[in-house]
Amino acid sequence: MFNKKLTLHLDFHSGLPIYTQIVTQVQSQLANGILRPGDQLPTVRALAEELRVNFNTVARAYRLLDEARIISTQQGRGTYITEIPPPKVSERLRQESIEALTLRFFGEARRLGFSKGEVSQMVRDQLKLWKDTQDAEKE
Amino acid sequence: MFNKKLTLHLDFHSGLPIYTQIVTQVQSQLANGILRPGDQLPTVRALAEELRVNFNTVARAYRLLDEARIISTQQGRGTYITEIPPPKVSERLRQESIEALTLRFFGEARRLGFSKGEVSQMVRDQLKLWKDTQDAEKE
DNA sequence: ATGACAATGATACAATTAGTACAATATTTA
DNA sequence: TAAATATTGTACTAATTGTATCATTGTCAT
Repeated sequence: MFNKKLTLHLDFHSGLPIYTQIVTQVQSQLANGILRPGDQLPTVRALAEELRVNFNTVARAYRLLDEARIISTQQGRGTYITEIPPPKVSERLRQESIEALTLRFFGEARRLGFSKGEVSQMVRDQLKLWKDTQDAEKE
Repeated sequence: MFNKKLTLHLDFHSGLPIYTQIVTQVQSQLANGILRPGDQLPTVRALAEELRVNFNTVARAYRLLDEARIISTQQGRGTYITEIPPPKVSERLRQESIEALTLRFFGEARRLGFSKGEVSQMVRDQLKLWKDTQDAEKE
């Protein structure tokens, strides 16, 4: 579960970019159960040293894997194989998280003694300022 | 009222910093009435040992909660959930505090990827549920 | 040959957590 | 009560980790 060795075999003459090879091999090992959700991958520097490549190359591979939601990279912490909640569960978690967040906000506002009107006004102001970047949400 | 256990559940692979997880969980427990004004939280060292993290990580969480006026940390004494501030304190402070709270809420919501519409809906729902106890509602 | 582009490397930076020493307060003890 | 000691949070710093930006290299089409 922790700090598996992550043995990769690079072919420097294959014509395939190093970062691509890292990406596909991590994907393979995940598909084969060699790597599992929650596993911590080596740091970009550690893996880079072992593979004798620049750590930016590893970072690039990790970035791609991160964008594909296969791993989760966390600055200052490390990188981990993503836990993969089924879409149903995922949506539920999402809903729960916005609910919890809102509940916290209102709870805190009330506890600090703010009135419904004050909070309502504050929220309206902020909603006005909300720039819907790519949200396209209109109501 | 004193020295509640404060059971927190950290996820070291969630992508959220430990200190953030501590902050939000304390906020949740407060919003849900598990923690109440006046409650004493564990010392930074005690909580750190239980969670198996460095006490500075807990201290950072406590500092954030303190800045949000959710808890009051007192060197040499301990940390306590703040008593509801008398609504008389400087109107200035009051205004700043609701603004900060709201900004944090919206910032967090955006960071979690929620759309304006989703947040707006959630807020409306919560406002409906707001029972105006003896709020005085003067504006 | 040369110019364009992709891959890799070098360097500086930012975020998170940990280590160490210290200051403020509380408690114990004489 | 007063001094000593313990407890508790704070400040500063270091170490570890990923990120961003630009430079270098290498390949290939023209």
